[in-house]
Amino acid sequence: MPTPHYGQPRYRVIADELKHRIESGAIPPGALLPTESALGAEFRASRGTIRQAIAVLRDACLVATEHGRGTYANALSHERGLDKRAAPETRQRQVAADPELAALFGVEIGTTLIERESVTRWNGAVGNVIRVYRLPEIR
Amino acid sequence: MPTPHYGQPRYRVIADELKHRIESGAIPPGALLPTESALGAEFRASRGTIRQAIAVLRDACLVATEHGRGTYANALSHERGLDKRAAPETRQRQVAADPELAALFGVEIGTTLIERESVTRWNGAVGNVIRVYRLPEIR
DNA sequence: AGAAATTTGTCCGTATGTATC
DNA sequence: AGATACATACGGACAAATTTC
Repeated sequence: MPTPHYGQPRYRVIADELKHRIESGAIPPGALLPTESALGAEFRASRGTIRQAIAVLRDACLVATEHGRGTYANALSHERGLDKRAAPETRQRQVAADPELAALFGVEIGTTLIERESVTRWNGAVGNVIRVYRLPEIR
Repeated sequence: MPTPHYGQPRYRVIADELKHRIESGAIPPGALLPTESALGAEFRASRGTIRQAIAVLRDACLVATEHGRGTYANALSHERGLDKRAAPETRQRQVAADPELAALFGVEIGTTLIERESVTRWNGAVGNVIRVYRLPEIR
């Protein structure tokens, strides 16, 4: 098969499907997603494409991946081995929607949103601070 | 050559080098980076690895890529074909550092920072709002 | 207008490195 | 130590957007 991606590319379709499974609870919060190889077999896609799909979910803060372990769904603060050194560079909290965020999300000003803050570094020094806002998971 | 990435992976080393060129002005703001193939030839890396390096820069808001055109350095608001419909999904402005940002960046509270806001969508609906903060370019 | 060239986007298959179990 | 799983890297192929002729 060549590479037909009329309309949506496959990695995006796969990301969408996985997103549904997570939000519907088919993959409960904190659970491990199937391995990349397993997902590749299920969707008949190469591992690279699966990784691309997972990267989309990661950017949207829907999953968190750990080397050698797997990818967790909705790992809001992966309460796994937190006896180890805690996650240093990323925090999460609830905030009230400012007027601009409220307009974007289409909610009332003051509505509680989830803010996830992370820090990128360049050789130690802080490069960017990234704040991702999203609506609280309903479920 | 196999895949040795002792210490830092190659895509990160390449991203670092490109970052230096941009910040030093060797690649001036708004200029096009060399093509992915050209960079691959220069760094003796595959196109995939180059693309990974560029993705790092894109996440740090150091470059912006356009399909069929190329990757622009520091394209703060790529003043190219802006007669077309401007992309309203990403904005940039100056803000005063709140206490938390000030602490992270190691500056005084109230110092002006650059905030770039972008919006991700899932089938039209707003998914996340992302705000990236960084220090103003010195130069 | 249309065709060709250029450049980024997507996808595959494979191989090897590294972290975890 | 071995098995499992994610990370990095290569090379090739084709799709899609843009520019150039």
